[in-house]
Amino acid sequence: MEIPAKYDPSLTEDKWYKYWMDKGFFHSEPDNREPYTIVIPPPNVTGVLHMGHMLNNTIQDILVRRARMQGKNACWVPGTDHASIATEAKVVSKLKDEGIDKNTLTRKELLDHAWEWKEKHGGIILEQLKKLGASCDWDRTKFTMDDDLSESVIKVFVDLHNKGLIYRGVRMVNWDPQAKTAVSDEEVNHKEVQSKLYYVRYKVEGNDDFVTIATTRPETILGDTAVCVHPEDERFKHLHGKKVIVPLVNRLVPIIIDEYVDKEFGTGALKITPAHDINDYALGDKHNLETIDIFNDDGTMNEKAQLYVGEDRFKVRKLIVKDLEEAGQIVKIEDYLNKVGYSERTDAVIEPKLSMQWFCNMENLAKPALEHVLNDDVQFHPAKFKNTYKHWMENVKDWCVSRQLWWGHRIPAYYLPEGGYVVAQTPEEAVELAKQKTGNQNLTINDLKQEEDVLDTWFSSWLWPISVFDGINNPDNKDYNYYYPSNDLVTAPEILFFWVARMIMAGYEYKNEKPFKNVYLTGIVRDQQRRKMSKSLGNSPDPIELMKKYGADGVRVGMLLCSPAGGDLLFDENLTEQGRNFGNKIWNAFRLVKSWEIDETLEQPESANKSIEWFKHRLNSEIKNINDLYEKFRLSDALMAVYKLFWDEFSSWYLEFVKPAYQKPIDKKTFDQTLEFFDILVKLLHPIMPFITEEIWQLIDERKDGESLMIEKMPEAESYSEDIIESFERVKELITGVRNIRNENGIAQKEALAIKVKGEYDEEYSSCVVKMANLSTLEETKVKIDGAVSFMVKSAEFYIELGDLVDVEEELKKLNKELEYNKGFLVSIMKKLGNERFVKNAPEKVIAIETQKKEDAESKIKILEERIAHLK
RNA sequence: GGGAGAUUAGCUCAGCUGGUUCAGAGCACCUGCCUUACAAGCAGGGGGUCACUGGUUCGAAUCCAGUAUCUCCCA
Repeated sequence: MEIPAKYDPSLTEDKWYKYWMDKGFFHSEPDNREPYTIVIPPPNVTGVLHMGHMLNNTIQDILVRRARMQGKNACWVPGTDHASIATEAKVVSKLKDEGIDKNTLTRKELLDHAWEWKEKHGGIILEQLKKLGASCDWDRTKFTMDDDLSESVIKVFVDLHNKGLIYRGVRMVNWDPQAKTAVSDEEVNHKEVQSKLYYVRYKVEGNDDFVTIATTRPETILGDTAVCVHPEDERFKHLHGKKVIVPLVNRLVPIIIDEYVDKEFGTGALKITPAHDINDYALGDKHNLETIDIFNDDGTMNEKAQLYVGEDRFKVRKLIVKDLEEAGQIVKIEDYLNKVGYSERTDAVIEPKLSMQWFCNMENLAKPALEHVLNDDVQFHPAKFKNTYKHWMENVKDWCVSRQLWWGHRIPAYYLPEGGYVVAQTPEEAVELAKQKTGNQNLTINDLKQEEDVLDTWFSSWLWPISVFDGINNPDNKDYNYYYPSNDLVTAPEILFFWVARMIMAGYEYKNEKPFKNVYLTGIVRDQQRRKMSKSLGNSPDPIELMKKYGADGVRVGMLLCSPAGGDLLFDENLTEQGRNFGNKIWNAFRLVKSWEIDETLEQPESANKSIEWFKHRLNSEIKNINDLYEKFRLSDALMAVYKLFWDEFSSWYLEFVKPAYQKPIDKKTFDQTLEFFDILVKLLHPIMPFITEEIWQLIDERKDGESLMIEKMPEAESYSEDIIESFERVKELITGVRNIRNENGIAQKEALAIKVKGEYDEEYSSCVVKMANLSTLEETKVKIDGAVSFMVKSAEFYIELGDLVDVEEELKKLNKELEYNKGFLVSIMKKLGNERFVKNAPEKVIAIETQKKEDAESKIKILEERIAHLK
């Protein structure tokens, strides 16, 4: 069979993915085995696959595939979330392109468009994940607005309301006047802009004094309801208890005193506009100030402003400055650099706006969620995030769960004709409740008006680990009992609070059980300039293209290579290249083995026998190491361990040791054993590189239909001897020593060398050395050899007679260098051992080690000195 | 403003509860090789005052304090 020299992923990846799907290997049903569950962090229906998803899902797939091979019943539940804000923005903007204004649509019409959009685009990411090799149980794919999941969300809202944890309250939101919607904090981009700081004077009531304030937003003066000064500020002490007159509108407002004011900033006097600034709102609340909202939803002035009604806020800024100047109220105008929030969606300047919102009380929900993280029932990897989590949970703020949008779960609150509201699972129940509450038995559903707003998307995602198994609606079902709690959650640290913390809260509230055991926090994928990869920056490679170019396996390795848990991940295409190269290495190693011809009559050479023995031990020690690394979630290190095991130990050493001479056959024993090693190695590699390993595994032996590497058993570590591994390291050192001499003296590998050894030398692996270093002889000698180059391994001296080729000067230089090093080493040890306090205080073991080191160094020095003297 | 974390080779990072001359890995780099598995490769090699300053200790990359710089989170 002719195998190409370069591995071509395009020939294998789709083939094996289809095979796995057809055989139903990804699907899980509850049984007697130990379950292993992961729920996917549901990607946005608006999105396309980006590098963050690639990283995140590569890691999940590695964990799931490994668990499956360990014999667990592995279930990875995929799905998407409806992403209220992003999706509605997408749909509205698409409609706008088609000339349709959202405001002319009914709620139902908009939702129809949104569903249509979701059906068309919502599954893109999941489809793309298949290219990556994701072994999700696609039969279990969920969407946060599926009927059962929606029902769960509403049920939970009603339940929390009945427990008194849901309430209405005023809150300042980030208002986007262009989209006429509130956006979340995360969707506000703060940009530094060059603006102006206006110094405006307010007349003090009852005398001719003035107070000068500084503001970047003079148009909000119309909504001012106080001026605030610091209690310790000497400049204003005489004004305590006085009132000032707001310019142009001539409103009389108090001077309030609060330590919030920064004495150094501006003039030290701060105008207070509670309706239009979050800090002012807090002060207004504290000092019982009037709140005057002067803006319409589209950012124009309303009647409360009294002036400039109907004009846009930015136009008003210019107008009011002019009018203030004319009125002689402007003291000065300075250039000023400040940060202004812009809407990520429309790039409009965000207007802080007060509105009535729905809140969820967090205090009691947060308690168990904190406790079970602190006591490691839920473990974070890396653990450093515990600190941040603790700090956040101890200062948790109530959760604003409403959004001024239509796309999402509509809040099940129904307003009554005479004011007040009821909260109920269905309109029918709402009517019943309304009748009870009002005593009016004639009420019908038409008399009730359901809340227009929908719930925050997180209010459905916090139930995700429960709701994908229908645990809210049907808490005693088989799946929920079996799969919950899940094992590992893989997500980004940015949403530790928004999502992870809340899932933990929901878990303890509704099941009195954690939602997952481990939380693996990935890094953020950044480009070489440390910028976060994003579509808007255009600095993210297209993952699909990457996979085409380097293969899914190559990309998976590339992602993992640079991803220590929790650290940033500086992505570079050459990492995926490295991944592809690794695939090629595996491929060629296999090609080599497959090319061997077997001669059953051939005796197994001693060198092969010894190499096999060594590699068995080496392999088992590495399996143990890899297991440890996985257990500690050190995935990057686990990859590197298996990478080096395959490339260095197996390919560069083992295969070279057992490789038959050119066009010579190999003995059966060695061949079989080598294939067995290969079998173990591809199993170890499979979770990381599923495609190439399946391809090779299917070629190692005849496989029956329905067999697959992905459902094979992961090899377990057998016992091994550190001593054997260690003495083989000496063998490698010896071989490297010979190679160095070849390099230094330009002697080709083909030319066999005669070597003599003086001193302590173990002959156990001589056959390996002879083969690998291409030696004609390897003999002992009692005396030093003239006219030879030499090197040392531990305290043994090796001589290679090169006759005229030996450069005595060079040889002396080399020996002197080594001598110098050993002398320095000895000095440092003598210093330690000569220190009375060291000898007195250090543990015996440490002293024994040092003494041994001293003896070794001394004997080495002696040998070197003799050799130098001999050469001279 | 409050909090968390980081600073080790050109780059990205390991280095757990102080103890081998403890300074390590991968990539990049340099040298020599198209040696019939692999140039997407092979064999070698160079490279760091462990941010800085003190302290604790027989002994510090590791523990403590301060300084500087950076990152993130909350407001």
